[in-house]
Amino acid sequence: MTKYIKQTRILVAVDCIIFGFDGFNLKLLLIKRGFEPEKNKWSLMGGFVQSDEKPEDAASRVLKQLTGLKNVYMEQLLVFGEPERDPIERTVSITYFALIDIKKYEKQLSDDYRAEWFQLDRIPQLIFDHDKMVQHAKNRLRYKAALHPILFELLPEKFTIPQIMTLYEQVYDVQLDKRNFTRKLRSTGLLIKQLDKDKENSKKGAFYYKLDKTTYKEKFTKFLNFVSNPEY
Amino acid sequence: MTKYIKQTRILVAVDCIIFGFDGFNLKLLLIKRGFEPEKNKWSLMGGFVQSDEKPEDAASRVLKQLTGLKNVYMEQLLVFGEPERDPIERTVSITYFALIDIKKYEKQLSDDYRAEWFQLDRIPQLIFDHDKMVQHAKNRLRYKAALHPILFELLPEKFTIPQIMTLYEQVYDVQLDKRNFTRKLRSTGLLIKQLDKDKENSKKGAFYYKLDKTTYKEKFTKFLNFVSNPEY
DNA sequence: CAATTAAATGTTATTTTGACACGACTAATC
DNA sequence: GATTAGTCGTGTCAAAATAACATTTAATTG
Repeated sequence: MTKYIKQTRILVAVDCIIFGFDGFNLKLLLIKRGFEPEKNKWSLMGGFVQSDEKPEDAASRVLKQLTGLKNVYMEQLLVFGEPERDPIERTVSITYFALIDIKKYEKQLSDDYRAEWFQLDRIPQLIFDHDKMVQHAKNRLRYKAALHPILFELLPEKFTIPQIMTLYEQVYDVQLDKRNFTRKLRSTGLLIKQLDKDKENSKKGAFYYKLDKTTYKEKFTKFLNFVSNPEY
Repeated sequence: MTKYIKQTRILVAVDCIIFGFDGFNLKLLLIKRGFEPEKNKWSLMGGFVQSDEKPEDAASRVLKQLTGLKNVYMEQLLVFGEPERDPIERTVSITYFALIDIKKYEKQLSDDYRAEWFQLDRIPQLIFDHDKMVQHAKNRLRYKAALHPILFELLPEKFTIPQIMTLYEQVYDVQLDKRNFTRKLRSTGLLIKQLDKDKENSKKGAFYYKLDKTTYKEKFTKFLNFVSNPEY
């Protein structure tokens, strides 16, 4: 068979929007780009899709390079493909968001990429169209988290209710009512109360909870629903 | 500046999942592929991204080629990029869904591509990974339409409430209650009742409505909301 | 042991949802 | 011109979900 002649072949990259939560703030992991163009500017972590590699695998590889972490929750977002977005050569970039437990990252830390966590409201200017990518990722995180319990991916194995609530407040940039939030959260049946408390952030201490992984899988698509009981 | 040497350049295509609604059924527009491989098999309409073209523009161009329509509601979906998905040469395909008023299409009909509308539950086997693309598009349509009034894009300028309801029933594959649906729909403030009726489908006739385009734009992000009043 | 600080909890009013049935309108037919 | 047939359009009520609201409890600190 013949090839598709006369068509343009294009560089295909992936860029990762990596979210983390330190218990107080939702953060984004950025690197200082190590090569021209735009060397030493802040950037998303990215890389090119290799000849025998699925884009998903490229994204996982790139994420592992930076964070040392595997089996991270990732989701494909938009492709950015304006002809002039990379001044060197045309490149389309597939974006992914990744949700990681920031503490796990710290354990695996490698400083090869001069990475830093930034609060979402203090993100520096980024190269190319990476600002737009981040903006879109924040948006998609809101959509997804309104329907599915993905924010637990940002939390450590044991977490407290005040922590989750802060996380939701950060993601949606709202103030929530403790009592109503707790009630709703409990009604999901996703939480298992532990006997010990987190004493780091208050004198009284807040009880730890774990995620009930069985119900997590069951309820993933039914966390909160809309058009009553749609089958997604 | 130097190029990114040693990296693989890949063909980048777009494929369009084109939805239409004829007043009774939600349908998908497919073509008979006109070249090898898989010549004469059913396929999504697609094309390659040109060297100076945004992917969005490629999708619009491809859509116009097939349907003759411009300014159609389109949205980028997933990229499919498995190395072996196209047996001829590696190609990553960016998928888009398009929502069109089927009647407008019929006016613009060109038969160059041997296109046909298929009911969603009667879709033939498609080439490559196009089945997966369609599956994903159906899913995304549900998500999106649960939060935003995009299904109006599928309707003609004047439409009836029974029509919209049928559309929602098709998209979510449920039976809806006429009274509750009407109440909810009216509460959106999106509809403007006309004085004339559609007499085609019943003796009594159903009043036509038009979309209130001002409130449509205002309410687009607040059609139905979830985490109470999030700013998307 | 008093003061401080954040955690945990319950009630009520309001809004939204879901379930449910019948009369009205018009074209077609006799 | 009366009858029939078929879809359109509408209202009520009970149940569930949501939003608003304040006090008590647990533990540390001085």
